[in-house]
Amino acid sequence: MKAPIRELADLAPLNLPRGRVAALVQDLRAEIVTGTIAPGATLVQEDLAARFGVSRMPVREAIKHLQMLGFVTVEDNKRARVAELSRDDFVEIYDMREGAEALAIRSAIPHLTNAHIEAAAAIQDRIEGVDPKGFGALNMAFHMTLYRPSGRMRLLTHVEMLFNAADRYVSMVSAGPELKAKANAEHRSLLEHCLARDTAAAEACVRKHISDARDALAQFF
Amino acid sequence: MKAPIRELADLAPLNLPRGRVAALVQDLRAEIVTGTIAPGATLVQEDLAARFGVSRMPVREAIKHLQMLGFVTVEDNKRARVAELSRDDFVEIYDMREGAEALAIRSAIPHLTNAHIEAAAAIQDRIEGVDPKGFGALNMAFHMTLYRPSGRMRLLTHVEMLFNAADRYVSMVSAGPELKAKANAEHRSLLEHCLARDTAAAEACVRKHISDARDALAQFF
DNA sequence: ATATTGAAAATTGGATACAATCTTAGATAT
DNA sequence: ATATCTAAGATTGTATCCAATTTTCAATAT
Repeated sequence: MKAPIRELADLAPLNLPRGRVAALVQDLRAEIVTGTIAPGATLVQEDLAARFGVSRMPVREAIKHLQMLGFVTVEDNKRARVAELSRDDFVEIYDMREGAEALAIRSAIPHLTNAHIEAAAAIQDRIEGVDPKGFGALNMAFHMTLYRPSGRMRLLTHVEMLFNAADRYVSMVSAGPELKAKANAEHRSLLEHCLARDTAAAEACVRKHISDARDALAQFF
Repeated sequence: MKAPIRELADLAPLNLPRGRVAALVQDLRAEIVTGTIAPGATLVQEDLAARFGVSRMPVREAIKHLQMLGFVTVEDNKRARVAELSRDDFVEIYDMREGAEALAIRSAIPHLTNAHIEAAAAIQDRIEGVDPKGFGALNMAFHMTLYRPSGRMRLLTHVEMLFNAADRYVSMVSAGPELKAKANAEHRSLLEHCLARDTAAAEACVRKHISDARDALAQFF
């Protein structure tokens, strides 16, 4: 009696993965990151509800969620606005990333197995492949694969939030081939330090990886 | 025509400061921090709504907010639970505080005026006064007064969140007089470093202040 | 022309009602 | 006695409706 008699019924309201709020957050996040919804644009609950075919209630919760993630700003009784971008904000995100990810790799290395490192290496292989599409997601997956074994949920959630915040900026510039090559080399050497379980070297590598990226990209804003 | 004809009407629904959600978050946060609502306890939306005299809708948003702040854990369609406490969680919070607050003081010092430092010193005077009540809030105010001039909103919000998370643990132990004296001395020397605009010394001071507190308190959990 | 005011429209905040899901207690079988 | 199943109850998720606030825009005054 494991499978109920619902087959056709499942087709219509599909891919609403247990809670439409999560789906809304993902969709809106993507539109904000790609600039489909411009910085400063207002988000009207009823419009979004109509567009996504739900009521205002899930939209409200999704907007609240996006607010906590820093994607939109909300004042009481006023319409939510997509958060503005600025050079200072970009630098702030990367400065925070440096500290948080240094702590993440430091906490993770004692728990890293070779399987973890190989998984990260496999992701790096894909990053160096031809497909430049979805670089942001792959890059985040590479880093998170190495951080996740730390088991520190607060820290991991925070790092993930910073990655998402950074995406808004990173996706705006098409990184030149020399920058990409540098980043790839740094990923490879980070993998080496992890294999050697050299905590200090790995942490320094992560710090430099991030602060160099900050300095290289900051000029674009 | 500035004042409508509502006088008695204003007395009943008073002190709901523009949005009852904020008030709910504060009240629930306080009850969780003080342990009035124990770790692991379930939060039933309708019960809370009845208790605070509102509908479930503001309660839902408050719970969602508390979730983001790490005070409660929520699974879809299940009742929210007050987050459990653990030694690992405590250490995690303090490790994150060390990195975040080091960055905060470093970013703030170039913008610090003597007025800022004097305001912090005034708060420290109160901390060293007789009244041990409200230490958590005063301590946070002292630190935030020094960090706020950095103007980095993301970072300040994050630091404040970590302070609130730490409160659940700190408020459980009654710090001995020697620990208090040590913390006060560290606050005073931090003020000195700020007056001298010695960024490196101030950052090192903050780091030690936090990591020492971590090591001193961790044993209690 | 520009600024100010006021009222209508738009929009958000909150309450109530219903649907979907989870939880619990009791019945049944082993 | 213990475990399993089932159905009723409890609880959360979503929709719809009303109230409170903000926004807009035209009318008026300067």
